[in-house]
Amino acid sequence: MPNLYDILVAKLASHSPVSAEDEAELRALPHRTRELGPDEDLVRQGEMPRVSVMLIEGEVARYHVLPTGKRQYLSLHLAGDWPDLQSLFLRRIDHSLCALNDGAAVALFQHDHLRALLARQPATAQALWRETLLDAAIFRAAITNNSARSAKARMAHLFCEIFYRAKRVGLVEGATAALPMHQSQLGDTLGMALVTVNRTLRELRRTGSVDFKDGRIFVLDWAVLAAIGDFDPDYLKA
Amino acid sequence: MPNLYDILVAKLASHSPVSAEDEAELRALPHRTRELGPDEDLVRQGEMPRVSVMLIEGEVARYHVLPTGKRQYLSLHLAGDWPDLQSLFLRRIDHSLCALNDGAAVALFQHDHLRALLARQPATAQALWRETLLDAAIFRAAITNNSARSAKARMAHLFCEIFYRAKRVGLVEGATAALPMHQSQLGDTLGMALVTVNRTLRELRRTGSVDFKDGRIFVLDWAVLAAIGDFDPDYLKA
DNA sequence: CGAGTGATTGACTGGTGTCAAACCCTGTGG
DNA sequence: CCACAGGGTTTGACACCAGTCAATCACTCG
Repeated sequence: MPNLYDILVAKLASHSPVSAEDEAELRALPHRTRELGPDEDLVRQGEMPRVSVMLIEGEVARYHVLPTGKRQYLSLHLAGDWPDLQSLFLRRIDHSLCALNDGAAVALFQHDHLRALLARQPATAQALWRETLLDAAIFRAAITNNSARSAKARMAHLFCEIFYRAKRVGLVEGATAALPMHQSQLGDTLGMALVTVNRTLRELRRTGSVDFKDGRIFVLDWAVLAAIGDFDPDYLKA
Repeated sequence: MPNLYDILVAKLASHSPVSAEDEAELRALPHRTRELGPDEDLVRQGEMPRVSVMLIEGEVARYHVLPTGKRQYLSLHLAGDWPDLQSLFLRRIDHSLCALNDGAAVALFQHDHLRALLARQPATAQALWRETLLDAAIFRAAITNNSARSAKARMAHLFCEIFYRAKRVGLVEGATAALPMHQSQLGDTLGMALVTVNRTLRELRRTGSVDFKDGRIFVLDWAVLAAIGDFDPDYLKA
């Protein structure tokens, strides 16, 4: 397993200045690690966590549960992401957080320790703030994606985003990135029924630009896929 | 026009501790004000603003524009909101910001001044960070709303959210709140076609719980409306 | 080899979108 | 004062995309 502090420093440095002192402080931050099994919940809607987590390995997702029991996935997260950083400043968490089908490993940082660090290192505070702002930009993209695009474009856009983000953090091998989900979970992410996911996927395969199987995205023609999904990665940049 | 510093202090105090010193510093923050005509853009996608704005009066909206020209509204904002606070830390803004049909008034604060203030007053920095986190919670709710609910529930949920937020900041008179939009704009918010908006509105009226006309929401039976929209205001609380 | 899970396909239904027309209200100008 | 124009709302007809129901297929695992 990669060193979590390397991941942490690299992630913050990818969008914010990190001085030697900032880095030293970050590396001195106490943590615990936790391994998650497939689909295991890490935090549940309504809880008031005293830790925030950074993802080390695998993928996790945030989701809402509707009264009918239906799930809506809100966002997907890769190594280096802080999927519940907002719980530092929002008492009650409004969504759940779970590992995807392959499981995941996370580092847990106590809010107390984080708050103390942020008080000492304003630059780090800004870096983490920026982290939450990029998070929000992804939410905005998801609103537009799920509200204004056709099923085909919607799915292509999601594939593009995950692939692009995976590439940025060195998680693309060849032209394939992990997205350890079943088709029904894809449906709960994109706001479409399982059957529609399957048919839309068939359409996308037909274009020869992408495939999705065994929890992995295979990009065969990036330009075509990005065009289908109307994908512009600007929102992922600081 | 209400005093903008009163609005500012009250808004931050509604979710964060604001000391006398914090308040004095906030009130010393230089600003410019600007009046916006109906539908006037304040910021455009791709720009790199050097100011952030707080809304004083009226309503504004953030939106994406798709290559087809179609608009997707991302969020609606009332007095006290900071609809582009993220531009403090994200250079390029990924969406546009416009006034709704009745126009609006905003206070502009230079990023330089804000950054200087945040460096001096960590508590204020946290308050504004929290402001952006609440913003993100609203985005999450919008993803679920537009992806997982029926047209009727979706519209009811939006009405509930706007009404609830308006009430919190003292903008509900009787049982009515301003939402200065046309039906087609409502469609661009909820991800449905104009005709569907009109028919869904008809259905909602039939329930006797709500009406929407002349850019105002009229709540006739809150309990029924909240039930239809599956509305739980927890995500609006810090 | 059967059980179980997920993927795929077909048949059918129904909710939404598109197209189009009528209606309503307001402001304007003859 | 009335006719007209224009924007927004409402309604109808119709098509089609996407959802539901259901069966089959493919693969893995005891």
